[in-house]
Amino acid sequence: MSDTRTEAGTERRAQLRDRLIDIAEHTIAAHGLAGLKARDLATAAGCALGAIYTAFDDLDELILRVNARTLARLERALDAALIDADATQALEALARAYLNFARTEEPSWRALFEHRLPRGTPVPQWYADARNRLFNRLDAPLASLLPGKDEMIRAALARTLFSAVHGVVALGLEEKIADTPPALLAAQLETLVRLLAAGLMMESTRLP
Amino acid sequence: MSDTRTEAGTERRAQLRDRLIDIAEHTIAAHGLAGLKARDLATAAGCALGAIYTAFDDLDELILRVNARTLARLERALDAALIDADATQALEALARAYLNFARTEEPSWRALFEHRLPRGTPVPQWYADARNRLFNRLDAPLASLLPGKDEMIRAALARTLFSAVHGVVALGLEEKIADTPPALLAAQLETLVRLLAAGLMMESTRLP
DNA sequence: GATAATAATTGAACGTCGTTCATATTATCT
DNA sequence: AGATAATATGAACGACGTTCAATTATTATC
Repeated sequence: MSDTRTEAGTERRAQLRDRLIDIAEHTIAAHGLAGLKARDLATAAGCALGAIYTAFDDLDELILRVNARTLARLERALDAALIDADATQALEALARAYLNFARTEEPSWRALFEHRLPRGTPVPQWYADARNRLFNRLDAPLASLLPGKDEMIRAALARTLFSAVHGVVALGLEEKIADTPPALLAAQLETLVRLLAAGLMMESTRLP
Repeated sequence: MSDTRTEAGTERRAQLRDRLIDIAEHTIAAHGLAGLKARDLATAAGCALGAIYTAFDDLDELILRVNARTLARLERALDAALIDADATQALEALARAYLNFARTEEPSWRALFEHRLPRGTPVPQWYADARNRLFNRLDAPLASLLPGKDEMIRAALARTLFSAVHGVVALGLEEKIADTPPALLAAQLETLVRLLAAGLMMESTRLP
């Protein structure tokens, strides 16, 4: 059969791909994006330096793959937070879960935002989709808070609220040196969500 | 005089420092943090490669210096927005000014957050101070909105609101490809501030 | 003004990085 | 078995930040 060889080849290549992603995932989780080196990666995977580039175009592609896994874990963490939380506290639960994820997986979480593709290379669609899926987690809580709102407006609102929470977490974790002790950061986040929820309630009662 | 030589030496060194900061500032403004290269810098400044390291410990120190200038410009932009804005709209004016600054000076603004010191090196105090001064710009508007509040609480609130606005701007400008058209981003920001202001009003009337 | 002592400047060289590609190796087909 | 094609390899390349022996300029001493 003329494609057995091809099949075997692609299978082995797929195995190598997975192995490299696994190792890169652990490296980034332990030492951050800057800790990922092609040579170390090859050594850890037991393959040649050049072999990396038979599995991926470049390290950027590999990093995107790792980031996609991080996004998936983050999604699961947010979903778990939504399960045991009644509708009124869902937004707070999500914000807490986001902060907790960023804290417990800080290097991986940072990699989501630190990594930049070279000028001009567009973000792959599958990655953009994975990113946008995050915002959807806010849609259900928002729908119960604002029953009448248009779907588009709600989606934009979800993005806005997510971004706001992200901003507080990102700047709060920025510099650990004598800056924003853990409890204060959690309190800041709680304040933010409380204010936003109050604002939403006010608007929804005013303009039904 | 035994210190004339020293004085002349330090003066020339200071001149070189300023020249290098100027050039780095323009380079970052035009091509971003990644566009700053030691060799290009030396060529543009008309000095030897090694001369850079007689003026600065390393490029990180130079970048911090450039970022300090960016922070100063940002401060001035926020102050200008506060001048022609009555108290009730001050928060919105600040948010708009922040978005506008990020838009018109995007590479410089990005450099503020992209740049990271190597593991273990603490942020210099003078830089941390410059950063924290930013949050103070929110204090006056907040004081007029919440006359009774404790100063510490107000400062924390300023930080929180600033971070939230930053989050919306940062994620909104992240990927220009088919993502958040300019007008929508401005609208998102306006929504955020409106919701937060409404939440603040509600709290202040409830708990005086 | 000549000469020794000292400070400042230089750019070749070092180590590290991501990436490539001629070569060696292995697998497949006749 | 030998010819042929796919695959794997790691030395080599170019770019990077940084260093430091060697050179040049400056100051001090006579």
